[in-house]
Amino acid sequence: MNDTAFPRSSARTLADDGDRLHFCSTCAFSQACLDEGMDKAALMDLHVLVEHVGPLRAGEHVFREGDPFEAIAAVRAGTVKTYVIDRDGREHVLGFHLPGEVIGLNAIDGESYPCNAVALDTVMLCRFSFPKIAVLATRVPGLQRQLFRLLSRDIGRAALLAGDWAADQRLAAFLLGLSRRLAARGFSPNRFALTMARTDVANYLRLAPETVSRVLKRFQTEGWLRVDRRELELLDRDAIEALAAPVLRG
Amino acid sequence: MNDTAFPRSSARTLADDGDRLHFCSTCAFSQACLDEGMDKAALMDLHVLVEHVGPLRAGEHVFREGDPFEAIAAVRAGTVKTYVIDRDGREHVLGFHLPGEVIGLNAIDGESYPCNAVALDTVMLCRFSFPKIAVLATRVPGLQRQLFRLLSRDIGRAALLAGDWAADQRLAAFLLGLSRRLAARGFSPNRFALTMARTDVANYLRLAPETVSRVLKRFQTEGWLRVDRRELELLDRDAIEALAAPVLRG
DNA sequence: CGAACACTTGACAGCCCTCAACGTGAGTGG
DNA sequence: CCACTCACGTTGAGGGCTGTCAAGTGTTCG
Repeated sequence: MNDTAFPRSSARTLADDGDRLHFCSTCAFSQACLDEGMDKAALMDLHVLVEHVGPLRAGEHVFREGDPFEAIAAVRAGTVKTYVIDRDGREHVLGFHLPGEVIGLNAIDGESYPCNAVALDTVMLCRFSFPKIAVLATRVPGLQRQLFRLLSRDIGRAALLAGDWAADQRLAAFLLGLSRRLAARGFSPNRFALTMARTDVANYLRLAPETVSRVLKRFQTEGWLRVDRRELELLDRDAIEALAAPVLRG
Repeated sequence: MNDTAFPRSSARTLADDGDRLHFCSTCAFSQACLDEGMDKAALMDLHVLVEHVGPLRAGEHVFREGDPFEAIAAVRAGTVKTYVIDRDGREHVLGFHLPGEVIGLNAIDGESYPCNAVALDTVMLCRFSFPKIAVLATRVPGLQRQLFRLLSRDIGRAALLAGDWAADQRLAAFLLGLSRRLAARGFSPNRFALTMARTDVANYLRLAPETVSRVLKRFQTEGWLRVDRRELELLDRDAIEALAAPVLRG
């Protein structure tokens, strides 16, 4: 069995929504391409390349490790978790991908995806055949530049949390990073819901779930935030920023 | 003061060595581009783009954090260490770059280099203006593809050591990775010299230097390797591979 | 020859993981 | 509507790995 939505995208692809000239405004590609000064014709070329995938429900996979690599995708709605399972059965979370962010970039070097990607809630995607978008990038320098930047950014992002930081520093950096990325997409920066389980956060920050619980509790008793189940409110941003500063290279 | 070789490359650039058609055979670009089937004209275009930089002596910087980003570079000889210093003065090593590998890719997304790059021994570089190589990549699909792959590979590499592994697993993976990369460049896989200090290894693996010493000693008493100062010989590859397997996703 | 540096070795402490038990809320079926 | 189940999350106790501190050894270089 292979219950991934991606390789069989045609079965899951939605019909075009009819608004051919209105690109998803938060998309990592069109947004930045407009900034780059891409003309309308180039944007149109990009648009005809898109396949809208979804909605995927929580727990459904976008792709799995070993699936043949054919496409990258921008998250349009929801949260995607990328992860691997090591031979001891432990899960390592590589990242959480919010609307506007791109998944699959680490698969370009190779024949198949090196990790799994799963929807944490209801997810909508814009799928781009990589061979096709690469060809388009040779004709549209702004698109090529944008792809280079996205790839380069992911290198830095992967290196960020690789350092050896204390548990509270890592959690503070995680929460602050989430807040900033949500804010950049127009969501509230101080009040948001965690779409992932404590275990996911722990496997991302290489902590035990118990440690995540304890640190969150400590933050709450310090008055820095309020957390109820997966609802979260940042009360003292400065305190959290002070903790996270060395991690985020602030 | 800014004693980096890179921004002022003209002062340090060597004259062309006269062998215009013989590209450095281990270069990450020409090697792979030939595999891609780049024609001679395209290779020539790439060749005229190259500036040979060096030799740099141990301790000299290729670029420093904050220097304006203009170029990436392939290591032709020697070892380059990339690192950052956090606000507490602790050094975090991002990577060691051997001949044939490329530095500066994490700077593409941004105006300036996000890290320092220093020569650990005598280093020779091939410098490529990034704007120019990007333009060339629009005309030479094989070059664009190669750039995408290099970037994508670095994402995976950064994620590799980000997991939470025991000290001996991380050190085993480090030694094995080094061995494989050296072997791919034609060096002996079982007998080589560490070009970096114990402290550098420690800062790369986020361990204390003392821990690196102790683990190396344990490996030696187990009969897995022999280490004398910076000379290293792997005696029981299987044992080391067994330790490193979960890290390297073997 | 002396000083600086890299590396090693030992003792100790602390952070965080492991193990275990409990609490809580959501979904399910009777 | 309620009891049940189960996954998720929390809380507590104890231990191990590795960092910190300190001192000692060896090497390289001036």
